[in-house]
Amino acid sequence: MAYWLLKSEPDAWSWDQMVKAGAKGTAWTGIRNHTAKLNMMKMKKGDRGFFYHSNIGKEIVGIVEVIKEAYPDPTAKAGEPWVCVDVKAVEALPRPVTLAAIKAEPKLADIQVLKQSRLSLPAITDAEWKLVRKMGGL
DNA sequence: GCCAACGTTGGC
DNA sequence: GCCAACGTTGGC
Repeated sequence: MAYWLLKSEPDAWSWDQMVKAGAKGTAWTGIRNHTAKLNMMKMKKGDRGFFYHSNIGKEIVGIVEVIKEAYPDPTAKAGEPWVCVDVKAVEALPRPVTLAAIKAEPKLADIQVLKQSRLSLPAITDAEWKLVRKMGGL
């Protein structure tokens, strides 16, 4: 199983909306970056991801699960190569993990989230996943 | 194929 | 609101 981080501006799509979407989840559309696209195409059903609020909050607030693997993004123009996946909310973190906390943790110095801060869908390693979960109170 | 200009993202 | 990072576009 692989791990990911999904960024969303809560103004556009928040964790609350993700939870309300329930077991049906939502299509993670709108990715327009090739690195993020490649990550998305690696995502398998059952993979988990952190749900991160960018700009407002700047913290990891929950965990989502991939329920449908990459397929053509319906919001892309015809002929464009973009894809999306479906994800559903799994559980909230008892204590959100802020960007500041990630930066302050020496073991997370190499996390892709920090290395490529503009990437909207970075990968998370097994070790990083376990550590951030623990920092979040799980 | 290189690189400057420009647009966008996201942290501060 | 500003700025750094960085992806994309377009001229050469």
